[in-house]
Amino acid sequence: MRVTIADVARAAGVSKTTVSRVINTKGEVDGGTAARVRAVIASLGYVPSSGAVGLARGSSRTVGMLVPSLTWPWMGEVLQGVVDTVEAAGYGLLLFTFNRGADSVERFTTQVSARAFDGLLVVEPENTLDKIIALSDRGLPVVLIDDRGSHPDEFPSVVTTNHEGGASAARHLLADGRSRPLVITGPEQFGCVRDRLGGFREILPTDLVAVGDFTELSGRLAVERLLAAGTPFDSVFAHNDISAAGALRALRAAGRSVPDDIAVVGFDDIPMAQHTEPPLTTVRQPTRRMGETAALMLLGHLGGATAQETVVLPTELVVRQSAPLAANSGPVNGSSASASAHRFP
Amino acid sequence: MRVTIADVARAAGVSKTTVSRVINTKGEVDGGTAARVRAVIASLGYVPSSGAVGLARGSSRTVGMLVPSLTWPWMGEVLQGVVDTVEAAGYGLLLFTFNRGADSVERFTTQVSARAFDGLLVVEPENTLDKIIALSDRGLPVVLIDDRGSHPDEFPSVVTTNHEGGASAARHLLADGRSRPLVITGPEQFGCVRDRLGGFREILPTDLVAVGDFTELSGRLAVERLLAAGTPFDSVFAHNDISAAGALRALRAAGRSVPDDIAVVGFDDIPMAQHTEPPLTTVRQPTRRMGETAALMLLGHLGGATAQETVVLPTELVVRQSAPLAANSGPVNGSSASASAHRFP
DNA sequence: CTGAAAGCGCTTACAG
DNA sequence: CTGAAAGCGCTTACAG
Repeated sequence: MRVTIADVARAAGVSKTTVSRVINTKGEVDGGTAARVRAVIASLGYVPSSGAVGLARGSSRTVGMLVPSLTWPWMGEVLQGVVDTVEAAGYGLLLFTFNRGADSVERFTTQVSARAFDGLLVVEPENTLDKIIALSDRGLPVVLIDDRGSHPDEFPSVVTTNHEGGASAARHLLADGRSRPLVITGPEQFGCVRDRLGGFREILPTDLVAVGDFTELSGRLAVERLLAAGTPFDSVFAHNDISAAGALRALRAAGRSVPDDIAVVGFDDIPMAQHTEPPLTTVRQPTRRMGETAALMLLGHLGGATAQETVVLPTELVVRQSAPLAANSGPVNGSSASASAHRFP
Repeated sequence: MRVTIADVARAAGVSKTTVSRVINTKGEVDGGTAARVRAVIASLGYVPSSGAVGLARGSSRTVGMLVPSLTWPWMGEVLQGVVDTVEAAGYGLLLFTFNRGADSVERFTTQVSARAFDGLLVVEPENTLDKIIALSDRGLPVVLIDDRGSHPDEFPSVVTTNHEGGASAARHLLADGRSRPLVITGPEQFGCVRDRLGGFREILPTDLVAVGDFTELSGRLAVERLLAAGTPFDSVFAHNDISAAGALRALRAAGRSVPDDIAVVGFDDIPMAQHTEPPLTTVRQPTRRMGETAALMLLGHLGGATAQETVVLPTELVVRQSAPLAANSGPVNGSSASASAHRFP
């Protein structure tokens, strides 16, 4: 039924070895012979069986990707960056999630042992860093897309400039004359949260810090509490766009004008940030490039390149109406200031 | 290095055949022998090589999924539904996109021929239905997640109740006393667009129809033009949430109040719909269930079940502030009216 | 430049 | 209940 290398060899009047050699362009093959073999391959529509090639070669030309959730607003961009890069290199992408607890872990580890893929890209699922480290120790090439700033040193990772991102938000607010900012953070144990807060406070010290959890509700509550307490503030820096949206809603409900009374800056630049009222000024994470970069690092490693260090990709302040440029101003839409950072080659 | 079935056989003092039999629990094996083999497997940490199993069995226990883009707002939910279902069945998911034109097509077709996966789930990339049909004709099991209402009859598909969804939007507006609706459609050639429009007009006839393209801009322009022309209207039904967001923005910019002057209803219920100003009433597509259902259909087919017919999943009207319930009202948040439809078992 | 043969790690008739 | 052997479709020393 299906066309095999033996069929090609027979039709071309050569051995399977020779066919294999022309396919993989390795070893010397007579020009005429090669042309004949290629013609037969084309006419028969032969395509090597990936399973057989994998078995014989001991590698699958496939990379795995493990993510905690596929429905997070920035995950699509990361995935797109990964898929594009991996496909362009002729690899396949096997996708796994970790959303069913122990059961998922079990099944996933099995897949690893089954050698279903050659290397792994991971957006760290909660509390699984130790498992990932174990896999890495057993020889599986791993690259982490380090969205929460875990900074592991067991394997290479891709992060963004969380510290500088926080600082850029502070500089922007400062330039606009704001001096009493409220910071709505994510969970305290995350490295990215500490970095964003640290960077911000270096430029614009404040003790108005509400620990949130990246949800809309936590952003809303933080603002409501501060308003209820009567504490004065003139701006908000939220550690993600979702909680910034919550802050916007609470401010609007309380009749405060954004940005006239209170300026608001978020973090991430998810698609929603363009559609809040008013549109959100935010620190953009280069999510697609993070995916691309991580994939390139992993592919490089699989290709034998020496293990890459951690790569830091720059955030970028995207200015919209919720915190426009100061007085003298310029066009408000689309202007941006790049944060300095080490660039991936 | 790696543990093989031969190592297990040797350690257990049996043949590879017997080990294979206990792994796959097929054929009669003595209880004691089986127990011994299982003990050895556990102690050695043996996991069968997926590549070898695939080669020997002629199937890969993997399904492919082809999508036009991973960054569309509802794609994450579809993917999550697919991945959860596929993983639970012990299958792997190989992900492909079609965003680089002819090059992608080529590479993808090759993967198919390489037998990298046993069946295919597809969210139809533009102008590729004929290619997919060709693959299906060659014997590849295919299930379509038919987001644009193409209704192919070459293979089973999962759709939502576009006609009834449009009708439910109309009934809601009608009950609120609206009689001059503007409909902002998607591209006319899409079946889902014709269905949504048809269902809507059966309940609430109107000739105010602006052909859009599912972008925010097209929604904004449609409203701006109508306002500029001075044509009176009291409501908007947009064929997706993004263009509804554009309509909201144009109305706000023109100083029209939503919902007091103009009520707005969208379609999809993407995450953003909760965060527009005001939050958007919309016809919810059961995207995650569409993914789950398509995956179940494909897995069933691979498992030898007879080919399933097309399955239609119900939309659901989600009522928020942009078009609240009429006068006597009830709680505005989260109430919903299920559209009748054929349910997948 | 080319080919015969072994091997990758499994499964599956076939025979006992 | 169990095993020897062939076979899945490739690649890769090895020999010429």
